[in-house]
Amino acid sequence: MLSLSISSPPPAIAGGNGEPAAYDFHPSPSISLSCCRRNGYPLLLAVPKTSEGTPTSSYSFRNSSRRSAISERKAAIEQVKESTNLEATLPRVEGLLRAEDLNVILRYFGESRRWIEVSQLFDWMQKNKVLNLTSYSTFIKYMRISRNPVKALQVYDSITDKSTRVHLSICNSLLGCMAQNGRFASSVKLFSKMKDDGLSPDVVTYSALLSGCCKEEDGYSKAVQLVQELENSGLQKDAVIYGSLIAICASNNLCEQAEEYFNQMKELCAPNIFHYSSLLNAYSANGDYAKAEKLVVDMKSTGIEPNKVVLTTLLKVYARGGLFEKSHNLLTELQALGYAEDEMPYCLLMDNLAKAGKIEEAREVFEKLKENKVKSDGYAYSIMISAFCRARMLQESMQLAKSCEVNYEKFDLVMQNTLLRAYCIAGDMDSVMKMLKKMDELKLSPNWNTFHILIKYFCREKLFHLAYRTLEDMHNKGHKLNEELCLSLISQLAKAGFPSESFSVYNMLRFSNRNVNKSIHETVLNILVGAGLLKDAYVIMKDNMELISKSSLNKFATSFMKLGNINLINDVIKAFYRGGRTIDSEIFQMAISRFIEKPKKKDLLLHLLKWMESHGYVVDSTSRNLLLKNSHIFGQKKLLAEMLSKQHVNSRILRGLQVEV
DNA sequence: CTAGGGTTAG
Repeated sequence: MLSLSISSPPPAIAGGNGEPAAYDFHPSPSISLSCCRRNGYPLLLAVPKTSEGTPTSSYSFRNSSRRSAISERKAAIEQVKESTNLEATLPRVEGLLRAEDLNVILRYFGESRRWIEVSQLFDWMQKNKVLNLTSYSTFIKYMRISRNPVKALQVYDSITDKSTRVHLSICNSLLGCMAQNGRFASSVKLFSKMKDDGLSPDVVTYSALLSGCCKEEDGYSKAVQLVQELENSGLQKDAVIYGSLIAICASNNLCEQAEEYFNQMKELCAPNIFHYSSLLNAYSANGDYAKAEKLVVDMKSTGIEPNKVVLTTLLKVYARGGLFEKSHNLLTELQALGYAEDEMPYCLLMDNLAKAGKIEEAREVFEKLKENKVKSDGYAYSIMISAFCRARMLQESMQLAKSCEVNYEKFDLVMQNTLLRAYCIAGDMDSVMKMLKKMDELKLSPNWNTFHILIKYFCREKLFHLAYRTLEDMHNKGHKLNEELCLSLISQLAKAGFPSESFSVYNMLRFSNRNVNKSIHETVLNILVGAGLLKDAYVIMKDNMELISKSSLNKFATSFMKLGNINLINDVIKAFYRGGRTIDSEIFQMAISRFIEKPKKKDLLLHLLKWMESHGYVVDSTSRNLLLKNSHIFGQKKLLAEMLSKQHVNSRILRGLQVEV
């Protein structure tokens, strides 16, 4: 329904007879708005209001040239860009702006890092179905930069149109988003799904994947594999691939390989600023400032002026190399150039000062950062909190952590971990629990570091069961367990009277870590024997006999003969034999008397005696007498007597042989 | 339609 206002010419909708039909109306949602686009007024700048004063979607109609339609759209774009209230502004452009116009705005918000607006605008585009392929890839790209892979995935999953979902550039952007946000495994999964869906990966696909290798453990070998695959599929390394490779080498401290790729690439094309800055970063690993300075000179000679990243990386080289005077000077230079407006260079200097033990100097840089009102995402805080923790300045770290919590609402996982550690080290249980609750609310899933911090803390607070449960959680979430931590938990759980949990930690550790320290088996064996968990002890002993000392084995065997499951006694003895261990006659003696106490187990006893006979073991005289005295329980006195006498002969033969040798 | 990939911080 149209509700007319202002003037009232006949509602001859635009295009009718070329008459200017200037009136406003409130479109009902069912009316297609595409017919309302042509319009010469700089709409939206002054939105006419209805008599009620509500600023709703209002359009003026007018026949006009194409050129004015374009300028109208341009004006609308500008207005949305400048809007401080997208929710109110967007409905006014409904039907006027096309997907490509909205993409322009999306990029504008993205490039100015206004993530809230990016999301608001995109949500609106989705809701109103004014979007195209580019909208998706652009949005996903900004989710990559703003480190929001979850949102990117949500959006991707919401795509119903198959030709959009299975599209190389969409998939490539999602791949890059996952890879660069620490979800390398997911990106590899997506990669193989793409191939299954019939897409042919191109260089962009590979460089997106490579970008994830930088922060990945063992990233270099993964990168080499990917490049191999790229070349096998007939593609060639381009400048971007080389750039990624050099960056990966740099972050894996492979300075020489970085140089090699750099030189290799020079044959192909002239290095650009990305290649230079990545190679420079490779030099930062060793703080090789001489090479770094030479590289910057080379770069300048090819006509490339160092940018913010290059100079910041050079600062990193100096700071890593412990050249703090040069670092300070460069920071001043960066400030003068307007390159120190974010916290990065301060962070580099602070962190390295603190790690070099110059905590007070680090604190001064931090103060300077605050004085200069440098915008911080919290990294600077994180660095200082960690630095104070490291220096055991617990008061300072706590104070900073608290003020950090007040000043920053949005934390990422590293920040959470930093605060958590500060609270844990200071022993502030209240804050620890609050932090955990907050992490839960923010749906931040703990990483390896989080678990590690908590387990150590719970141990220290003697909350062993909590420590155990946390470790279990960590294991179930697929994190590799740290041996040292497990070992300490194993012994602490045992001391606190939780041997089963101790054993369970041992099993989790073995599951997650193939090459555990060899002495751990004996440690756990002794714990289990001490606690009387002999069946579990038997499993350990059987699997690791060659790694366990004679005295521990004997302690185990003695306990088992006395208290272990009677049905397993023969198995234990045989396991000793198979493991090449000597079996003392006391062990046999204990086994035999154990069986005699349980006449129902006479078959096991007979089995043992036969086994001893065939393996050259003698029944000692005490056992012999005991057996003869209780021979009635066997019902077959004769059989027993025969067996014992035969054995006696055998053993004499055996002894005779030994003497001859 | 121009799209999707690489550099610096904890």
